Amino acid sequence: MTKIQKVADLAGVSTATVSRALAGKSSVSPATRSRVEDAARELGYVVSANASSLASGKTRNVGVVVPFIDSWFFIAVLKGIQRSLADAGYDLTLYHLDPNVGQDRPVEENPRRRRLFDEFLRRGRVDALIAVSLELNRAELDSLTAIKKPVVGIGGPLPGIQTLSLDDHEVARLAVDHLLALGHREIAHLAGDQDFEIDFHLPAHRRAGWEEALARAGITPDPLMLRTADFTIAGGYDATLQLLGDPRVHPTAIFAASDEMAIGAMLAARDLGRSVPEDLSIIGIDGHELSDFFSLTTVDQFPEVQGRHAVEILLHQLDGDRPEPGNEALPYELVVRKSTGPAPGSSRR
Amino acid sequence: MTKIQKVADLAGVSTATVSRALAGKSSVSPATRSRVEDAARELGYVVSANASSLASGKTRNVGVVVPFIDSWFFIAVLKGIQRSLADAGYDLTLYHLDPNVGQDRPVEENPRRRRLFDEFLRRGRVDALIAVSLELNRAELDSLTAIKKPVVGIGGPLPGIQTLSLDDHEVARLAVDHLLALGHREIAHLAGDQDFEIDFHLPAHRRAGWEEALARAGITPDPLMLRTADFTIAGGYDATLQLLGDPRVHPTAIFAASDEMAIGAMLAARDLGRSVPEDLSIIGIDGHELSDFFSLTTVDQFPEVQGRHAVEILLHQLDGDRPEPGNEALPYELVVRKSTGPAPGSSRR
DNA sequence: GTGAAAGCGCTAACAT
DNA sequence: ATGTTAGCGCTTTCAC
Repeated sequence: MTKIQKVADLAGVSTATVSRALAGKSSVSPATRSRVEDAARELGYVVSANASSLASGKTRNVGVVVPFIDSWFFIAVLKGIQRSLADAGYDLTLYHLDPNVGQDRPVEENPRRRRLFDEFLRRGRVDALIAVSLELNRAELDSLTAIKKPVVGIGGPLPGIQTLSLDDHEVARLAVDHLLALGHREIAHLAGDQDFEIDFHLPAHRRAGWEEALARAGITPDPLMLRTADFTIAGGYDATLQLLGDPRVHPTAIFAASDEMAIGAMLAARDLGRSVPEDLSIIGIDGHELSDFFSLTTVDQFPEVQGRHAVEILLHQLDGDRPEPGNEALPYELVVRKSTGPAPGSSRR
Repeated sequence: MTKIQKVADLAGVSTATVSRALAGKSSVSPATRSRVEDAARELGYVVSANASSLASGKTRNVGVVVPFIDSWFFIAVLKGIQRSLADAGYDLTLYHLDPNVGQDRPVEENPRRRRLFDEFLRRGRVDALIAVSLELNRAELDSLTAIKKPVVGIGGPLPGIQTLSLDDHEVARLAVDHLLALGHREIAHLAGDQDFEIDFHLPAHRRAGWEEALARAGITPDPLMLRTADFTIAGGYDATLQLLGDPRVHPTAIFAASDEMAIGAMLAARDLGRSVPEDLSIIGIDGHELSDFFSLTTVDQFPEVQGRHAVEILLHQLDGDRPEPGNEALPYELVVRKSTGPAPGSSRR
C-alpha cells in the first residue's frame, strides 16, 4: 500500500503538505499542488479512509436507516440519496430496521433496533444520518442528539430533529376532492393497515383526510366504505374484491392510500367486469413507476427528490450550517390520468 | 466520547485487556471479562470503528456494488446480503454503478465507474466486496485482485474471482421444455435487450436456451417470434402487443426472460382478449414477488438466497479460508402456476 | 506556503 | 492471563 510519506518524498515536500494539497486546502501554492497531484497519480496513492477519519474526525460516510428494503417507495428514496451522496464523494452505509420484527414487544426492546442505536451508530463510522419513515422513541432520539451528528428524518415530525414530511392529511384531501369534483359521492377508502401505523400514523392521517374531505362535502363516511390492506398490489386487490362484493355499499370511486393498492384495485375491478373509470374511478398516492403504465391517477410525492433533498440539507449541515430543527413540508402534485372520470350519472363532466 | 482508557481504569485493568475482553478473545479470564463488560456498559463505551480499523486492519464493513438500484431482482439480492451481514455484525456500504451511464464509451472511460475502482474501493473502507451482476473488465479485475480482499461475484463467471451464477442457458431450456411438454410448438421469446448484455450476456444465454430447446424438438426458431424488451412490465406489455398483433406468427406460448416481462405479457394478452392459459401460455424467470399474485408459472432463482449465500462465502474467507476461485452454480426451480397449460388443440393434457 | 511533531483511539506483538 | 509499548496512516496545530 502506498502511503503519504512516499508521495511526500516523490514530490519533495512534507507529508503535511501532501495532506493539504490532496484535501484541496487553499494554503498550498499552485506549483506545489500540481507536483503533489502528479506524484500521487504516479504512485496510485489513495488516502486511507480510516487513518484520515481517525485523525480528522470526519468519515465522509452517511448512514441511512430504512424500515423496508423491498418496497418501491423506500427504494426510490434510497436511490435519490445514493446518487446525491456519491456525487458529493460520500459513501452510504445502509441500515435496515424492520419495524415489524418485535412489534409485539415495545420498540425499545427490539434487539436489532437497540443494537443499531447503541452500537452501530455510536462507533463513529458515519458523519450523519438519514432516517426514512422511522418514528423514534425518546431514548432513540436522545441517543441521536447525544452523538451530536446531523440527522435528517424523512417523514416526521421528530422532536428536536430536522425532518421533511408529506402532509398526509392534505394529500388525502386533495385526492378525495378530485373525486368529489368529478361528482362522486360514494367514495371508498383503501387504508394502510396497523403494521404501518408505526410510521407517523401515516394510514391514520390519510384516513382522516378522506373523512374530512367527505365531511366538508356533507357526506358522512360509511365504515363499510373503509377497507384496510398492507400497501401492496395483492392487498389492494383482495380488499377491493371485498369492497365491491359487499351488497350494502355501492362505491363509484376508490381512494387508495398507495399506488400499489390502487393498482390492485384496478385489477380487481377489471376481474369483476367493472370498467375503470366508467363504472369506478380509482386514485392512489405515490407516483409509483407503474402508475403511468396503468394510467393511474395519483398524487405524486416525488420520493427520489425527497432523498436528494435530504442529502442536500445534510451536506449543508456538515459544512457548518446549524439550522434550527424543524419540519419542512414536501411537495406533491395531483397527476390526473385515465383511472378517474365523472361519476356515473353525474351531471358534472 | 468515552474511550478505552476510562474503561480500563474503571475495571482496574490495562487497555489491552479491555480490547481483548470486548473483542471476545479467549485469553481473558471470565472474571476479568465480566468486570470489563460491566465497566463498558456503565460508561456506555463503544469502540471507535476507525481507531480499531486503523490498528487492526479490519473494518467489519463490506461493500456491495449493484448495477440497478430499482429493479426487483437486485433489491431482493441486496436484502439477503443486508440481513446476513447485519446478523454477523457487519456494516454494508452500498455502491451503485449504473451500467447504462457512459454506455456509448468504453466501460473503462465511465468516470463514475473509474472512480469506484480507483478511489472508493482502495480507501480501505471495506474488508470485502460483493459485486452483483457486474461484468468487470481486465483493469477492474486487476484492481480488485490488487487490493487482496475477498470478492464474491453474483452472476459470472469472472476470471480469478469466486462467483455464483445461474446457468441461464439451462434455466431457459427448462422453461421452454415445460412449454414443449404441454404440447406447444409455436413458442415465442421475450428477450432482454441490448442494455442488459453487459451483465454476462444474460439475454443472449436465455435466448440461446430457447433456441436450443426448440431445435432439440425439431423446431426452427422463427426470428419473428423473438421480441426484445427492457425487462420491465411496461416493456413486456408493449413487446407482446407487437408479437400478438403480427399476422405472420401465431404463438401459443411465450417464454419471457423475466417475470416482470411475463406479467406485462399477461396483461397485454388480457387486453387483447386472449385467455391465459387457454389461448396463450406464459412463463417467466425470477420468482418475482408478484408472480404468485398473477399466478405466473416461472423458474424461481431465489435471489434473496443468492445474497445470503454470497455473504456466507465471504465470511468464510474473512475467517481465513482461501478457497480457489471458481464458479458455483446457483439453484433454480420450476414453479408451475396457472399461466401455462396445454397447447390449444394439443392431445397432451 | 511549508515543515515538525504531536496526537487521533485502538490493537498486536512482545514480555512477563 | 495480563501489562507495556510501539505503531496503524493520517491531519492539524504551532512554528517559521
